[in-house]
Amino acid sequence: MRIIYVGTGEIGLPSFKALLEHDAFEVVGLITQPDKPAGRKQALKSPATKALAMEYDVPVWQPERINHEEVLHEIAQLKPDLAIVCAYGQILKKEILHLPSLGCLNIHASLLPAYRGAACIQEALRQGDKKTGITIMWMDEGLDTGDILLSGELDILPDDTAGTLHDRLAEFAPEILITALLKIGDGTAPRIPQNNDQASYVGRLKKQSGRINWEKSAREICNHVRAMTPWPTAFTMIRAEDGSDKTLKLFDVILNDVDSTAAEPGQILVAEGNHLVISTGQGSIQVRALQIEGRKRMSTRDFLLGYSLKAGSHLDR
RNA sequence: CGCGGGAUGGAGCAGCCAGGUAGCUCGUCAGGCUCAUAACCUGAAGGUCGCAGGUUCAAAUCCUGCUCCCGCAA
Repeated sequence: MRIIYVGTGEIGLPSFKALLEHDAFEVVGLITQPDKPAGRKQALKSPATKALAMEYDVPVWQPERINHEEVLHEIAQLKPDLAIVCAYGQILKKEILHLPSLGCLNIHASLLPAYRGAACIQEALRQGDKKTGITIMWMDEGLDTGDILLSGELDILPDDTAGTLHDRLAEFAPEILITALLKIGDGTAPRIPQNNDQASYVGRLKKQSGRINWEKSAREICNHVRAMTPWPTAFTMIRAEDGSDKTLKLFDVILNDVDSTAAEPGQILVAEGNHLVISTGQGSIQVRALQIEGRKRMSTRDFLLGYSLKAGSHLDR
């Protein structure tokens, strides 16, 4: 089976590698995003999948727009049976979807029809779900609306963040993908339409999405922090001693039982030793790891040794 | 040349603007107190103040260049 892998994000790496190493499949090309400026110095950074492809001597295409006619011709010449799309970053038009003889499959990191769209992993955490998963889907022109071939569930651990869950989903995906492909091989692959009534869509996260709304409940904020870690990161504003407002990122937050009924949301209840407890709209949270603007991430204990926070003062105002 | 913050014993910070004896909160070690302790008391060790030049009688502090870290923006 001649396969084209279409993908940019690291979540697809284990799956891509599984395809490259599986005898039943021949990966005839990688299509990925062009190298793009990233980081403080805006140095060009190439997609993670590109290095892996080169390692296996698989030809790489990095078109600005995959839907351009010339790109279509080049892909057609590969005579692909199937395209596997995972975290690519561009919408595939109808012409591409029909190019491989068997069609295009998408690897999606949620249990569709829930959480179609970009921030599917984060949304599962933000909702406080106990499980999520990988869905292999026959692509159609809609965004994550295609018929389901196969899905597999993965438990969400209590201390999972978007980062750890992302990595676990990435490692979990190949098993589901390969099973799905073998079903195609022996003609038993189903096409199960999604129930649109149960569908939900989550858009791309922005930096600002990480801002903490202290009016929310302690549990919602804990889930928010888990969902926003390590990117875009959950943050709030804090008034420094010189009067300036600084970004304070929170990385590790747990529920706390300090009574907060008399406090306002965002008010600091305890700030001593390794205890930093903050009141929320309902209940309180304890911060265990954080990062102040201009400094590295540190434990709450270390932070409080150098920054004297007063109980009673407010965050985010 | 995108904007800005930072680098001070093992950790987190102050001191810098108005140059002149290395400070705070911890940690470590020793001793004491205690049935006991992450508690308390006493004492000790540990820093060429990121690097290199310059100004000065004198530089953590002022000037110049460099390296590394971080936030924003993309």
